[in-house]
Parts: sequence; C-alpha cells; structure tokens
Amino acid sequence: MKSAEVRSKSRKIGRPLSFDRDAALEQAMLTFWRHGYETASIVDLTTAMGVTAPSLYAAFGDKKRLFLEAARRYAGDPEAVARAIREAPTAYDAARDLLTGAATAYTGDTTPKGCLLASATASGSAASAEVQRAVADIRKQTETWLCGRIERDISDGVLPPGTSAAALAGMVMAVVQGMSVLARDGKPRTDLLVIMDQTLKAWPV
Amino acid sequence: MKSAEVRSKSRKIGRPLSFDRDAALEQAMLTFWRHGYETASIVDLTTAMGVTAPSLYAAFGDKKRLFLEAARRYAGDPEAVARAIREAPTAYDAARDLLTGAATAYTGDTTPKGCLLASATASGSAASAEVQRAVADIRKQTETWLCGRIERDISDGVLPPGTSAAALAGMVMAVVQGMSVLARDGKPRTDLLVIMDQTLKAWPV
DNA sequence: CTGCTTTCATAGCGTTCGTTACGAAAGCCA
DNA sequence: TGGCTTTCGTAACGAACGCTATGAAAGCAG
Repeated sequence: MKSAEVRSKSRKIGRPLSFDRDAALEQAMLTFWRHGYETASIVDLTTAMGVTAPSLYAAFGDKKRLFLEAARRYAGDPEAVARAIREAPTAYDAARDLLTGAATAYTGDTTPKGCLLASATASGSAASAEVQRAVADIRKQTETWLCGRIERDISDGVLPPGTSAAALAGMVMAVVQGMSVLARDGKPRTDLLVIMDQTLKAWPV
Repeated sequence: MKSAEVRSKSRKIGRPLSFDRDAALEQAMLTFWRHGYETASIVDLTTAMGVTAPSLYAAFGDKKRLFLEAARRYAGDPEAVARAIREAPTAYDAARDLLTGAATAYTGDTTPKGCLLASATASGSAASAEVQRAVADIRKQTETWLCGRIERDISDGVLPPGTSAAALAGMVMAVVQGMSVLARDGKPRTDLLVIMDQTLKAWPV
C-alpha cells in the first residue's frame, strides 16, 4: 500500500496520462447525474469522458468506485457542509440555505435536473446495495448535522423549548428530496423556492 | 381491434391460462416496486410471477406495458383518488389524508419501502422516457386535484384570501415524494408521520 | 374421435452489459 | 541508444439483457 502511494505521487516514470483526470471525473458525475447509477452504462461514461474503457478502469478502478468518487465530488467537501450548518446564524438560516441550495442545484441550466444522489439510487437492485448505503449515509449525515444545529438553537432559547429537532430536520430533508423529484418532472426553480417559503412557515418562532 | 376485444372476452376457445393473471400482475408490481423499472429484469419478473417469459409477453405485451399496468394497479383508481380529494371536508383533510396514506404505504411490512412511482423512474435513461412521462403525469394529476381543492377552500373562505394554492399543493407533493426517499433509507412510519405533522403546521388557519 | 384455437415449456435469437488480455506507443533514466 | 514503467487503442471475453421462433399440449366445437 505504501508503495502504491509512492508510485502514484512520483509519477515521473512511465507513459503520462493523456487526459485530464479531473475533467473526466466531472463528465462522469454529469453522466451519473443524468442517467443514474445502474442505467448509466460504461459506454455512456467513456463517451462523455472522452476516454476508452481500459483507461477508465486503470484510472478509477471500476464502475462502483467511479460512482462513489463522482458522488463525493457532487456532494462537495463534507466538512464544508458541516461548517456551513454549524456556523449559520440560526438553525432557520441553515435550513433555508440547505433548501435554496437544493432548489438551485436541482434546476441548473447546464446540469441535469434533480439530485444526483436521489436519481442515482432510487431504483435499487441487490447488486448496488453498497452504493445505496453510501448515498443514504450522505443524506443521514446532513440530517444529523441539521438536527444538532436545531437542538443547539433550542438550548440557546432561539427556538421554543417544546420544539422537536428531529421533526424539523426530517421535514427539511423530506422537502429537499421531494424537490428533486419535482425538478425532474419539470418544475422550474421559482416553483421550488415558493415551496420552500411555504414549508418554512412551519418553522417555530 | 373489435375482434381482439371479442376474442379476449369470449375466451372459451383455446387452451386456458394456467395462471392467475391478476396475481401475476400483483407480483410484477411488487417486483417493480422493489427493484425499479429498468433494474427489474425479465427473469426477476418471471420468477416472482411464477410464469415463463413467453407467457409474460403473451399476457402483458412487453416490459413497458407490464410496468404501466402495474403502475396503474399501484396508483389505484384515479377517479377514486380524485373523489377522495374532492369530497374531503376541507383541503387540509385532503392533504393530511394524502400524507398519511403515503407514509403508511411507504412503510408497509409486506411491501417494499418507498413509492413505486418514485423508485421506478428516478434513474432515467433515454429509452424509458415514455415511462417517466407516464409516472410524472400521475403525480401532476394528483397535484392538480389537490390544488383545485385548495382553491375551492379559498373561494369558500375556509382558507384566507392571500393563500397560494400552488405553494401549498407543491409543498404537500414535495413532502410526499421526499418521504419515499426517507422510507427507502430506513426511516420508520412514526418518523414520517411526525414529519407530516410538522409540515402541516405551515398550513394557514 | 378429428379439427381448431390458444397457451405451454424449451431453447435460443441478437444485443448490450461490465470488464479485461494483449501488444504497441510514449516518456524518464541509464 | 536501450531498458523500464506506465498508458494507449484494439478487440474480445463471459454473462445478462429483452424478446421470440417453434412445436407439443390442453381444452372446446363438430
């Protein structure tokens, strides 16, 4: 394992890569985003990435590991997400930021509609159980962070004592995931933002 | 076409079917529910239905038509859904019924978790565009009915004049679809019902 | 029983799936 | 230049995909 690290770091030996690994991963992410995990074929991926199949396997391992890396790239740095939630002025702001970010990301002009994580794993065969678990973990982690942020506001008196942090966090997560489906169905960004505003009226004062 | 109807109705000629078509369709529905449209293979279906492939094709046409029939069976009678929304005491009751029905259906003990329509078509290749559109239409129709019911409550003075029917209906639909994802991730029914109660606090008085 | 119609099970169609041998080519070091 | 290491494109692997040709079998009509 240590030799593998050294070999990957000091890449002055051997024929150099003829493609931009990062750009190829970006295209793979967009392909998974558009088609889903199982329904995105290797030809779909290699075509979008501009790379032959053996190069793909040499650079990323196999389809599962390529997806997991693409999903990590899609979700962004987990620590940054955690910090954004933690350092928001209030839990309400954190929830609102989460929802606006989702509504925006799901309705981009240059990206596929909906959420990569939701689209990629809703249809789950037994073979993709590991992928489904990885994606679910990303969602659960976000919910856990948001739930903790809400609890902090309750402790600080920003939210009333009887507030259920789990209910609020769950509601936000449900709307986030639901917006992905609605975006896929063609609902524009403005409609999603209206839904967000409507949902946030359930937030305690 | 007329001869086909006559032939299908008066089936006293020829070898009779050796399996219960309705029971086979039920199993096909459960298989699509569990695996999704594209990821459910013909062998998956024939195994669950207890039928060979030629019998499946003779009885249901092809995979797409089998799914559409299974989806219609899953969604239930459209007129019954429309009537339930229309004849609810208030739009709030209609929304609450919709949400409780979803939370219950998505967390059944003997059925797969989540929503068949959401699970089956979230991952969409180009080949399944027709299926995706059919499923989206079912969702949009429900939303249209609910939206109309809300507008009626606004006209009747049950809801305040400034209420946005589209925002309320969209919120309910988003939570319904979102609960499917959460149910797939393992959230129990009680959690979904808590989320529903939290969401309905956004409903105007 | 003999026809006629329909469904049955077996077997296989062509295609696509994810994945990989294999030898040639490209760059560093001696 | 001549190794040495790594990536390149070509070509193909076995398996699974959706789907179907085919002949035997099962029931009703005569």
